Formats: sequence, C-alpha cells, structure tokens
Amino acid sequence: MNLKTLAATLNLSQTTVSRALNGYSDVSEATRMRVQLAAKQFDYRPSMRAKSLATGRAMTIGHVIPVTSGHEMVNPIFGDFIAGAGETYFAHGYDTLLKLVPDGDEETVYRDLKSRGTVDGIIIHGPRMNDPRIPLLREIGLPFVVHGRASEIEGGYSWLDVNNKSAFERATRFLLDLGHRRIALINGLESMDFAHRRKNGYVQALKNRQLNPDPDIMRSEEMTEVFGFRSAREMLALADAPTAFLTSSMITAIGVRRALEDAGLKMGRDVSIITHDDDLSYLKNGEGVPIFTATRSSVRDAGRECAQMLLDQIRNPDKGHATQLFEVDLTVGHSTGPAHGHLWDKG
Amino acid sequence: MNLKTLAATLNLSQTTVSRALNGYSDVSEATRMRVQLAAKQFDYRPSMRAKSLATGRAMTIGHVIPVTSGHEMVNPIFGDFIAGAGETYFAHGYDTLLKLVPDGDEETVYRDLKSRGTVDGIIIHGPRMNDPRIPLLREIGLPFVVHGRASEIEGGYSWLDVNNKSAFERATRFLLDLGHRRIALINGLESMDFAHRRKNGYVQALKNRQLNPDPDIMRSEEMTEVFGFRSAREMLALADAPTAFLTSSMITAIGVRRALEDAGLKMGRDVSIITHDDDLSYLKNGEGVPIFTATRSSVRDAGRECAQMLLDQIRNPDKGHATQLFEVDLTVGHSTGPAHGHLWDKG
DNA sequence: CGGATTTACCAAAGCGCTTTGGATGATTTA
DNA sequence: TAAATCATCCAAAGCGCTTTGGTAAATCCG
Repeated sequence: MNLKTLAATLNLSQTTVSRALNGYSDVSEATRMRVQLAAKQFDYRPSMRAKSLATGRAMTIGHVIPVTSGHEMVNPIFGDFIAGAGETYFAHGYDTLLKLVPDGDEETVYRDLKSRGTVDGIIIHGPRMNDPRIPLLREIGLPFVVHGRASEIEGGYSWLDVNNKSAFERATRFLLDLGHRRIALINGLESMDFAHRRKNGYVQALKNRQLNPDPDIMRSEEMTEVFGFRSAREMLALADAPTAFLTSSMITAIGVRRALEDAGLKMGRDVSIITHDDDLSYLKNGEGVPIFTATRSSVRDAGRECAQMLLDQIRNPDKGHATQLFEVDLTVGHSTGPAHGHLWDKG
Repeated sequence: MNLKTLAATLNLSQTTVSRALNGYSDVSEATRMRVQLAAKQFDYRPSMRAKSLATGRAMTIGHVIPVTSGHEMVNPIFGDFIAGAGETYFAHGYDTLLKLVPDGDEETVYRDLKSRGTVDGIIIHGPRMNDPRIPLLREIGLPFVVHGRASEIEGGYSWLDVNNKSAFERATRFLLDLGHRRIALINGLESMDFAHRRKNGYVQALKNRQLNPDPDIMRSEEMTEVFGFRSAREMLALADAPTAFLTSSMITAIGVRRALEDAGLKMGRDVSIITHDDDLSYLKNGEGVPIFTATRSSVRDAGRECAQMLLDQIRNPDKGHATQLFEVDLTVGHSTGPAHGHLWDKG
C-alpha cells in the first residue's frame, strides 16, 4: 500500500493525503480523519526511501567507530552511550546508523556519509588530541557533536565532555589527603584526549603538593582488565611500590584489584584504588556503599545529551556551537583508606 | 555533483554513465574509463537515497535492541558482536541500522522496518523461549537470522548459536570430576533461551551422576557484576555452601570472585569457578594461563558469521534456512581445583 | 451585492537514481 | 550481398514521496 493507491481508494489526490497525514492546515478536519482512518486500516507506512529522497532529510544519525586493525576493540562504554542517545533519537523519530570503519578509510566514510545523504549528522567518538576529523567534518559541512573534546583544535565546534582534568585532580587530591604519596596512574591510551586531560589533572594535583610525577608508576594503554592487572603487578614489585592506584576505567580497576589479591594485599586497607566510573548498566559500582571510590559520570546521560545537542544543531544550523561540561561525582567506597607508608612497613 | 550533471559533462546519457559505473557490459571499456575518471575527478558519489528508491534495496541491516524500561541494560556482548558483523557488512557495502526500542513497541518497529524499506534484513538478539518475533518476522516477510535460538518454535528459521547445553554439561562434568558435589549455577535471565539451555546442560550433568539440582544454589538474573557478588555471598553463607560456581558471564564471575575474596576464600583452591567467556575484546580471560576456567566462544566470530548468513539469505531468498552451532572451547585456568569437601572441613 | 479572502482541494514537477525497450551503425554469417 | 548478430549508446518511464503553484467554491466585508 503506497500513497498513490491510498489516495485512489479515498478518491483524493496524493497531495491531499500526504498533507493530511503530515498535519498541514489546508485540509479539513473531516477529510483528515477520513485519511488517518484509512491509513490505519490499510496499514499504510510511507516509504522512508521516497520520503528521504523527496525531503532531503535522512532522519538518521551516524556513529562512526574506528576499528584499528590489530587491536580491534569496541569501547565497552559504547553500548551505554548509544542506549542513551537512542532514547533521544527514538523520541524524535531518528534512526541510528552504525559504521565500523577500518583505520584509514575514515575520510572516505565521512565524505560518503555526507554526499550519499545517508545521515543528517554525526557523533564523533573517542576524539584524539588535535583530531583531524573535526576540521574535516567542518569542511564537509556535516553537522556533528563530539563526545569528548579535542585539545589544540582552533575554532569552535559542539562538544560534550566530562571534566576529566578536574575529576582526576580531585581524585588525586583525595588520595593525597589520605596520606598517599606514591600514587600510580593507570590511564587510557595517551593519544586519546580524555587520557591526556586526566593525566594533566593528576600531575597538577601532585605538583600542587610539591610532588613530582614518576613515569615508573604511570601507564597508558587500552583500558582492558589485563592491562590493569599487569600494570599493578609490575608496579607492586617495585622497590617503592605505589600505595594507591588511580585508574581510568572500572574494567582496569578490576584488573588492579586482581593483582592486589594475587599479591595478598587487601584493597582499601593495604592499597587504595580510585577509578573513573562510567556508570555502565552491567557494571554498576556495587550496591549501597560502592566497591570502588570513584569519579562517576553516567555515559548514558552523556549519550542522551549529545544526541539532543546534535538534533538541535540540525534543526537550527546557524545557532552557533553548544558545549556541555559534566562534572563528576566523587563517591567514596571500600577501595580507599589511609596510607600506611610503604608496604613493607605495614603489619 | 549528481548523475545528471556528470552525464552532461561527459556528453553521455545518464543511462550510460550509470551502467558504466555499475559494471554493466554494454558499455565500451574506453568510455567506462572516461566515466570512472570523471567520477573520481568530480568526486561523484551516488545518492544512497535515490539508489535505494530505484533499486528497492536499502543496503542496510537492522539490529533491534529491546530496551526494557526499568532495567535498561545493553548487553555488554553487543559491542563485540556488532564489531564482528560490521566487518562482514563493510566488506559487502552494507550499513548497520541500530534500533533501541522500548518494550512493547517491538511489533510496530519490525513492521515499519519492512514497509518503510529502511532495511533489507534483521538480526535478532537475545531470543527468548518461544520468541514471538520469529513468527512475526516470518509473517512480515523480512529476512532475518537469530543470534541464538528459540526453543519451542515450530518451523524453520536461520540461526547461529553456541551449543549452550553441551557447554554447561561439560563444564559441570569437569567440576564433578574434580570432586565437587555442591555446584552453584549463576545463570542469565531464565526467560532467555540461552539461559534455559545452559540450565538444562547443568541439570543433565548432575542427573547423570545421580545428583539432584538444588534450587538454593541456582539463580537466574541479568548478568551483572553485582548479581554475581550478591548470589555468591548469600550462597557462601549457607550451611552447605557450594564448593564451585558455574556462571554465565565473565562479568558475573568477577562478582563471584569478589565475594570469595570478601569471604577470605581463595579462588581455585577453596572454591572453584567456571564461567562462560564470550571472548570480549576488553575483557580477555587473562594472558597465558586463563584467569578463569571457561567455556569460550567468540561472540565477535558469531557476529561475523551471522552477518554472512543474513547476506546470503538476502541474496538468495529461497535457499532454505541455514543454521550454525558453535561448540565451545573448554579452557582450564586458575579458577578451578579439586574439591576439599565442605569449606569448614578445609585447612 | 460584488469584490476580496479564505477554505479545501489538486495537477504536475521534482528528488537522483535504475532499468526497460529500443536505435544505430559495425561486424558476422550464410 | 542481404540478413542476422553484436556492440554501444540513449530516451523515457518509473521508484514513492513532497511541494509548488495553482483552481473552484464558500465566506467575508463594506
């Protein structure tokens, strides 16, 4: 059942049926009712393809996920982010297009997305420092919102970010206040902008107390459980082992915790952990008192907001750039406690 | 730049340009070259919208994720699955459409997907027992492949599944052979078909040894870390606590491990854990010797294969149904060891 | 009451592609 | 050498919708 036959059935023109269905005012209430009824009855659903061709709008938002061959990892936060964004999209009749793209093909993909008209806008994930995608998309003229930020980019663009620097500065200060002096940083990939900012916050907090960051207890890698484990195990074997760990994700923190157990250390008593917590649905930070002391910010909320910002921008293209900076909650859990000096001093 | 102007520029008809670009044989090699060159030069990219309207193919595969309000959880395996599927899609020029759909709206969404022509096929996630989506999609006439299976559905359909029953039967037998008699099952939601099959495998293995499954040490819920922790803590407090745990996901297993530590028990020595491992990229089961003894099957491979099956089916609609059953690897890690009888007997 | 609005409808021209059914000249075939 | 075949190309008709620029009848106004 298409517009044509529906119109024929009703003895009306396609124009009238179309306008009736789309809420235009130049059709009488009586016929609008008649049309709507018939549409329901014949289960008429306008073809997205035709609609999209005629209107020039795809009613679709693109999410491009770069897949680095070799370490092909889909960030575990992606599911929750997209769930949040999906809520917004659904409420506004938009669809989500997912593009997994091998590294290198990115530019082609973005240009395609624009000129083939597959999407009306894009959300950029995992921005790196000085991310080339931002000037590219600006040049292409495709609306976009960045989840995160990209340092060293000149000119404005829309973004939504967690205040990573402040978060890690606060977390570090919290540990310092507990008497810790050897605080390890288990960070995400350094090329990622968020990791860079977190490191800055950490370093800042140390410097504020006249402490020097020690490269031996600072690491940056893909945030897997294994990375957390390995880093912690190796650092705990150092002569001046850290008494506290600051990690960039719950998954990594779990790896650190495993290393502590293996070493026979009790988390929160012997060694402290603070982690950033994206509030993932399947990895809640415990019930009641949190497992980990954490800087928390819901990535699902971020998704919801990013989507909203993008839709606003699409609706209102010359409204200028919007930005949002989420502050984290610092929630105290079981994983932190006062420093006992060096490990070999304890007991 | 569109077909029309490109054709005009070349002094050719739209027909010829179109056919040249699409590899038809009724265009001379010379002009084909000329066309391709011009296309490159003017950066011509055919509009997906128009193409899709003209051909009737959307070149898009839909993934519908039901979002139950209340416990809105995106299954953590989804990211890896879609990464696998995405590889296949990318290789064949297909896109991925993601639909997050509130419970209840599902039927509308599937019918929409079909009649609005947004997608050419669908992959069904998280099938429940007797899942209504299967007859629905059959009726609608939209090609689909189920990731998993749905028990009690009559008639054929295409699916790809892990041999859940056999996996959990083997895992249980493995524990039984180590002398364990009190084996807890920490399963996924019972309404999920996979959970049902896993339970069957577990029960079967027990029965084969004349043991009766004990409801007190069997649980089914959304597979979060917290669920694993809570279940294990409560079960460890029982008079006849389990000496081994069988869990349905790494995340849950991590929760169980946490409960063990809290109870001062050593995993693998005091209490054993076997888990199913979906081989997620950010949650590898350790390096070298696995952390957990596990039944492993890569969900990324599953995604890749499911996508391939669906594309085959779309290309060749009357070829009948295809099915694939993945057998798991049972890999032995640090988390299992011989039973020491009851906990209070040990030491 | 006649002209100006308003109301309710519609024909037809796109949107940018594919595809059908030729047309034209060159090449084979008998 | 005439008929059949082949190699290239093209005009035009869709695909199913929206939107422009109307028209005709009903309503308003002074």
